[in-house]
Amino acid sequence: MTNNTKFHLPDCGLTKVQQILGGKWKLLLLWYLSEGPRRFGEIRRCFPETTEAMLTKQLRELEQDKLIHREVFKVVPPRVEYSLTDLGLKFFPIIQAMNNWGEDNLKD
Amino acid sequence: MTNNTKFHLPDCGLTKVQQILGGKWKLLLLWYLSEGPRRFGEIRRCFPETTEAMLTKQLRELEQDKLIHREVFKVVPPRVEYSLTDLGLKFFPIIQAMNNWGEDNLKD
DNA sequence: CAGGATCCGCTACGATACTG
DNA sequence: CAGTATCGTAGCGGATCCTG
Repeated sequence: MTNNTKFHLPDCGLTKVQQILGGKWKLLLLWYLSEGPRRFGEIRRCFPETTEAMLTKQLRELEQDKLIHREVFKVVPPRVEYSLTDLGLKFFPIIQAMNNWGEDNLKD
Repeated sequence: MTNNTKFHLPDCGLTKVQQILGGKWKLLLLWYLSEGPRRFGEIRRCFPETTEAMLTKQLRELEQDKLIHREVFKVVPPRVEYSLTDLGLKFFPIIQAMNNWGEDNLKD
């Protein structure tokens, strides 16, 4: 038999990860934020290939899933900083591994 | 400055990984095949949540990207076995890490 | 048994304009 | 500066039927 069905269980760890990190910019955002807290404007300038609306949406979802922290400073002009949470930090090695694997093996 | 723009480069390792493994069932398929070669029918029975057409498509894409090997036996009835390539095997630890991270941290 | 061929809905993604 | 609001679109995922 060896009918180990853990692989496709709707609530298996891998499936949850896909749901949470499936967004087109999420892995890249986490990677970027691993360097330290960044303001929204900085993020925006670093990702010119997409729009503010898209970035806002994905950042908010990452915040909801507790991977990043959003801190609002009550000043004018407004200032908002995004940073990794402990949970986000714990995922960082995986991102690095994925990138390294890609760099090493997907040269074509 | 620290304007390290490696993060969003269209051809950075992480982006390539997303393109190749973005499909809904690809990570789960790689994980399943890490146990050893499997026939199409076995795969199908283990993934009842999706359709044959979908599985075929994703398996063929994984084959094109050299992550899995597809072996056809010239017999009747037809017999096709899928297995991980060396490249696919090299990615397996990352899948395990992702699943472990999900199991440990996404309990809610 | 292991697929190929169609058709089709949904939603992720994106462009643009406006605001506190 | 850091967003919202609205609308349009492509393509992924899925259902269904057909074949060597």
